[in-house]
Parts: sequence; C-alpha cells; structure tokens
Amino acid sequence: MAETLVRLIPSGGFVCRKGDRAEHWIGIVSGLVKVSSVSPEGKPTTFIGVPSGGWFGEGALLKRESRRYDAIALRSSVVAYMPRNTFFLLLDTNVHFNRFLLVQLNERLGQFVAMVEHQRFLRPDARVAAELAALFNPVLYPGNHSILPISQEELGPLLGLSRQRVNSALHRLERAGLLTVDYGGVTVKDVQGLREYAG
DNA sequence: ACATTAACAGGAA
DNA sequence: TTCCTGTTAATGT
Repeated sequence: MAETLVRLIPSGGFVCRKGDRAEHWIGIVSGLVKVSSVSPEGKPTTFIGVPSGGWFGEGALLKRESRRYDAIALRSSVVAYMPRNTFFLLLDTNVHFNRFLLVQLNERLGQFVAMVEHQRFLRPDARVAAELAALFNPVLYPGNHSILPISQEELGPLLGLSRQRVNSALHRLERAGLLTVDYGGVTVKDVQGLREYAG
C-alpha cells in the first residue's frame, strides 16, 4: 500500500496509453474504465469495461512489453498504480498474492470465453443481458452495486452493437423487469434474471 | 428480417 | 454548450 500510488483520473482521461512502457499493475478503486483500441481503419473498439475492484495490465508487465491497449476512464475514477518492482516482489514472495492473481486470470479467461460464446450463440437482446450480468462478476469485480454508470453510447462499442440496437434491447430488458434505464446508465435489478435471459 | 449508419430534436449535466 | 437519449429514414447483408 505504501508503494502503490493512487490517482484521480477525470472522466475521459487516459489511465494508460497504447505504446507506453508498462511500469505498473493497475487497479480500479472506484469508477469505471474501458480498455480499448483502434482498428487499422480507424474504428475504435472497446474490449472490456473494468469497474471498481478490477485489476488489469499484468500482461504487459509479465511479458515486459509496452502497453497494447488504451485504458480510458468512462467517468471520474480513482486508480491504483502498483509499481512493477512491488508487483514482482509480491509475485516472488507472497503466496496469497499469487493466489489472488491466479484467480483473477482464471476468471478473466472465463469471461472472455463466455464473451465469444455469447457472440456466437445469442441474439443481440440476450447478449446485452449476458454481458451486463458479466460486469457483475463477484470474483473479478467485488463490491459492485447495482447502478452501472455507463451510457448507451459507450455500451454499444463495448458489446459490439450499434447504440440504437442497445437502446432497444435495454428497453426490452426494462419491460421484462430486469433493469431500469437511466440517463447515462442502467440500474440492474435482477442479475440472475439477466444471466438467464434468452430473448 | 434485422442490424447499421446517419440524422435530428429534445433533455440532462 | 456539450453529451446522451429516443426515434426515424435510408442502406446493407
């Protein structure tokens, strides 16, 4: 804790940039951060949203590479930067830290496999439901409450759908009583229901 | 069919 | 003023 620095990143600010040297392991204390990239044609895409409690960026640290993706705060966020030396010291000396990291990696791998599964098998409405539920993974993102402060404008690229399609899906899910649609975000009322939603 | 892009008006921050 | 939402029309697969 003494060596980890904590910074407040304003909404829209960079948490880290593609191409940066990776000097820290990054944790979200509060707020919401998107991990994204830009295609060769110039189209921006978001890969994951990381809410409070989530850690990322260990890949570039472990492989001693530069950052592969941008991370941008979707709203004002408190971000913890653990220096590489601290990260490797803990990795070399602390069993609990290793276990924590292993569980993180395992859960994230499961999240990505599920994401591919959803994209191949589910219709857009069900995909929106499934991915919203995934943002409430209790292992990866402990201590989340039910309000998900992410606009439909950001949700579209995150889910690989147009904003308009996301809008219609959200309203269908709202009519099903699983969530409510607010300005700039959604309030999840029934995570289990979202998981089980099939259209 | 069904999703996407483009465009626009009205509301929120 | 800028961003977000809800909606429609045109377009594409």
